[in-house]
Amino acid sequence: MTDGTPHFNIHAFRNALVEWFRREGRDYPWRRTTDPWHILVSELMLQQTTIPTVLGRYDRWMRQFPTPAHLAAVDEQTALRSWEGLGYYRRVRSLQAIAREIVNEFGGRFPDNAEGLKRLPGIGPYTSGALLSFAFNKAAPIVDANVARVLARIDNYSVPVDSTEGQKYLWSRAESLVDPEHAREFNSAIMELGQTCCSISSPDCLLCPVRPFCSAERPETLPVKNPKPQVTRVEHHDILYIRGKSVLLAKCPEGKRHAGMYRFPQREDEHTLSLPHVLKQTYSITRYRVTRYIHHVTDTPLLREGEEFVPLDKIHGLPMASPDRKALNSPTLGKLLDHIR
DNA sequence: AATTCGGGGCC
DNA sequence: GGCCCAGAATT
Repeated sequence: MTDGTPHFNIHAFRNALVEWFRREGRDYPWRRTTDPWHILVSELMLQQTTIPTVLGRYDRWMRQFPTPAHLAAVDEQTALRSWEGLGYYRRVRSLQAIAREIVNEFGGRFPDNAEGLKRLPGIGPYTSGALLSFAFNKAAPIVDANVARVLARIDNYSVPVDSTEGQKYLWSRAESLVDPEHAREFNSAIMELGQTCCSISSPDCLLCPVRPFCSAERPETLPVKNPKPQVTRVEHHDILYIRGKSVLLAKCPEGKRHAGMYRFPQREDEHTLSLPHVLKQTYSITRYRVTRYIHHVTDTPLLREGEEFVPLDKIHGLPMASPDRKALNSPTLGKLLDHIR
C-alpha cells in the first residue's frame, strides 16, 4: 500500500505517528534543545553509534564544549582526547572544522538550508536533514537505519535498502511523507518507531500506531540488505619499551586510521616476535578481527618516524584508541609501569 | 559501486 | 562469537 492507494491517507498517517510520539516518545538530551550546535554534536556522535553509548558521553561533551567557540579554541589533540572511545575519529575532526568555520566565517550562525549545510565536512544528506528538521523545524527528509526499516516495511519494499536504487526510493518516500507542519516531531517519531515497535528482529505490530498503513507481510524479513564484507583475521605485534619514566609511543600519521592518536609502536621483526608477550588482546576494528600481542622490549629499539618517548604522567592526556588505552590500563602493564611511577 | 573508518552493546 | 548502529568520504 502506498500513498497512491485510497487506503493510505497521508494526513491520517502523519497524525497517528506524531500523536503516538507525543505520548510515547522517549526523552533524550538532544530532544530537549533546538540549538543547532547541540543537535549537530548529537548527530555526529550518533553516526553509526548506538544511543546508550552516546548517552554516556553527550552531557560531558556539552559541558566541555557548550558552544562552537569552545571547541574551535582547543587544539586537535584535546578534541581527539575528548572523543576517545567513540571511534570514527574523523567525526571529531569534522566537528572541530565546522566549529571553526561557524565561528570564523559565519559569525557564530549555522546555515539553515541544505546546500549550506552539506558543504560542511562530515555533514551529508542525513545529518543535513536532521539539523534542518530538529534545529530549524523545516520539512527536510531524513533516512537512517530506523527510517529505512520503517519505510521498507510500510511499503513491503524488498529492494536492498543500501543499494543505490533502494536509497533513491527511500529518500523520495521520506520526502513525500515528512509532515510540513510538524517536521521536528515527525522525523523524531519515525526514528523512534524504528527503535521500539518496528525493531529489527521482533516487531511489535500490535502496539504500532501506523499498523493500518503498513503493507508488510513478514515485517521481520525487512529490510533487505546487501551482504557484509568478509571478516579478515590479522595479527599485530607491538612493543612496550620503557626508558626512565617514559614510554615509547607512536603518533599515527595523517590520512590513515587513528590519525593524530597515539599507540604502542609496531614491530614485526623476527627478534621482537621471538620475545614472549606480556599482553594478548583480541578485538574487532571495522572488518578486521585483530589478535594483538604486546612484547616487553628491554634492548633499545631503533626509533622510527613518528615515535617519541612520552612521560608516564603525560600519557593520560594524549588521545589513544580504545585497545591501546585498555592495554595501558591493564593490570599486567600497570604492574610494569608501577616501577617508573 | 565498493571500501574505509571504531567501538560498544546485545544476543 | 556475530550482528547492529541517528553515515560520510574516498576510491
